Amino acid sequence: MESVSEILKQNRLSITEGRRKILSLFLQTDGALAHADIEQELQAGLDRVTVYRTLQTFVEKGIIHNIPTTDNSIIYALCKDHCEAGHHHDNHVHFICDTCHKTTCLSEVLVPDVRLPIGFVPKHAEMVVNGTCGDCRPSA
Amino acid sequence: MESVSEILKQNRLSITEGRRKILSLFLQTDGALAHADIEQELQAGLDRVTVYRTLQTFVEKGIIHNIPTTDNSIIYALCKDHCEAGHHHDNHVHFICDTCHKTTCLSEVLVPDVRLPIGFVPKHAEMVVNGTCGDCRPSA
DNA sequence: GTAACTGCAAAATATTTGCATCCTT
DNA sequence: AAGGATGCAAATATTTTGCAGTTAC
Repeated sequence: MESVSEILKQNRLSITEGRRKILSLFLQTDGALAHADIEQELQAGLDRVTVYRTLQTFVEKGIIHNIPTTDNSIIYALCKDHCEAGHHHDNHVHFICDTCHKTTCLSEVLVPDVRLPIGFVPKHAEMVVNGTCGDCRPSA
Repeated sequence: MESVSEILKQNRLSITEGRRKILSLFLQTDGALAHADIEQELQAGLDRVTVYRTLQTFVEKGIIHNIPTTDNSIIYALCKDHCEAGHHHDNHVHFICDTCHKTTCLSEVLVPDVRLPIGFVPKHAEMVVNGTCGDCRPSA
């Protein structure tokens, strides 16, 4: 696993406290984070605006990507694979637990190809499954 | 195709001007609509709040459903199939054109099943594909 | 007539922008 | 030292809530 500083360096971003804190949080978290989660965790004090800008920067660099949701929320997850700026290779399925509301990147489960009607040219596909995760279903 | 009034009646909703206008718009539109689209189209004048409340009601009744997006927008589409309140049977893929930004319900393309890791119990899956639609690619 | 729907006003949230200051390289 | 990043203030935008007046049945 790469260190926070290395990841920032690789993306030609200056190493600042805010970026280190936020990126560490993503590395520690095995799932997705919403803006609100990040603010809450880092209550130590990072300006709300800085969080917005940092997340935006990370998305642009391809360090994190956002996961589609049905409500109006935006959630972000670390790109496990090597994403280049603007070219995410994170074609895996995401799972959102209806009980604990945690989002998990199912890195091993790739988004299947689908056959589209004539005329539609696909470029990228996202798939989100919700249901119950292992932690919320001890009887499994 | 069912009439606006019939759909409302079937869902035990009183038939009001606002609901008729908004539902008509969905029936006319072969794609998805965002709150902003609706307000714009109905500039005739429906209060912004009424639009919010009407969309919420329609979603609860299963008349429309919302489509997951990667940005923070919420877009709604008519449930073509017979959705009962809370039980949507709309397991089809949605396509968002990167050029014209229109969203199309690919009613014929069902969301494929995926095999999840042990412990995860799926309940519902959504799939969104983006790329270029037929209208934006005359050469196709 | 009654219950439900709507519009208006306003509150609560969420997001963006400008600018001066501070930090990284 | 120079460019970029941050914090603060404030402007925008979005969504929710309360309530009184109106409409559908």
